[in-house]
Amino acid sequence: MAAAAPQDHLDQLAAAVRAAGGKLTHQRLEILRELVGNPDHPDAEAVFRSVVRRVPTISLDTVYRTLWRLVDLGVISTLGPRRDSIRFDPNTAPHHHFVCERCGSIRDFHSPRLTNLPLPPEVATLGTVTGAQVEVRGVCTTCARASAAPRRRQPRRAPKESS
Amino acid sequence: MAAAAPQDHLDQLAAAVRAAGGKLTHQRLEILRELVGNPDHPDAEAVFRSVVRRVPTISLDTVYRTLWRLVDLGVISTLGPRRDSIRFDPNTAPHHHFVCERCGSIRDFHSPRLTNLPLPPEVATLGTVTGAQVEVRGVCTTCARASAAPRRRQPRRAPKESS
DNA sequence: CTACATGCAAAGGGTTTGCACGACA
DNA sequence: TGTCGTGCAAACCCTTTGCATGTAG
Repeated sequence: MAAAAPQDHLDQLAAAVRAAGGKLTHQRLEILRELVGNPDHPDAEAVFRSVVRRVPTISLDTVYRTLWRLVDLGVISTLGPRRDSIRFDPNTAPHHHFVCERCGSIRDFHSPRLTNLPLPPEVATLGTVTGAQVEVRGVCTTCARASAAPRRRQPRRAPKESS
Repeated sequence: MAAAAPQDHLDQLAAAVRAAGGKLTHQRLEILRELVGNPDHPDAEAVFRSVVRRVPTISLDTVYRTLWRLVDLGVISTLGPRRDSIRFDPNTAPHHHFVCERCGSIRDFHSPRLTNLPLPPEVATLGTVTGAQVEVRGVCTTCARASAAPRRRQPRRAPKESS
């Protein structure tokens, strides 16, 4: 499984990078650490904002490059459930997503039953299936708790009302 | 159901626009027609490319504005399954998606069983569920048939290899 | 006739790329 | 030490917005 102990997962990612002939730089290590330690699925900028605290000299484009490198290596994958920005998922094992409609956070959850979902015959007419995953929408516990504080991401860009 | 006869669906969308006090312009009608008639889920540019043939004077930003207007009206919804560009879905009824990993096309399919999917208790700890949908990945029949012609969308921008 | 929608073009913002320096192996 | 990675900054592309004109109702 890929979602083992954080440290193991980190080691696994690091090993994959090295196995591919990549170098394990300080920056990459911190980016990997961020991916593993963040249960949400951050986008490039979110990773950057977090990592830059520990590595003040890192630049946004390094984060982009590293993230895509990891995707090419197949050790992480991408998600594109919400508008703007791609999000990265360090979990390559079959799993499903819970998407918060308020804050946009995305959490993984597992379920063998859902993973081996019986698909309707109608699907066979569309093409050959290689996999399936469930996307659950709702309101995360954090947002529910702070129900007083409304939406946080939703707006497409910025309402831009004053001038 | 929302996925009735194309003409009915078109009328339904048109009615929704008018009900919201919007005007049914030539451009909007053609955009709606395109959405209803296209089983795939086109992004703004795809809609534009198709509509501009019938309405040569239409501009891309009108397509964007109209699409978002429709989303705000709640008569269509958005998808963001693949990198770059948001895609629009004129089907607001609960349904699922088949995503082709080769060409990126997306098709709907229905299944009451999947729509009322029993979710694992683990999900309850993440938050309150408002809905769920299944995303099936695979290779569509068109791509499978033309299996000689390889990937068509995947590359993020352009491989950029020579120099 | 009036309010809303359209086109045009420029602004805006996120993402990617070229080049020279710096760091891992 | 050599190769790969990083930073910086400019380039790119998609998307959005302001304004004057055209058009549905």
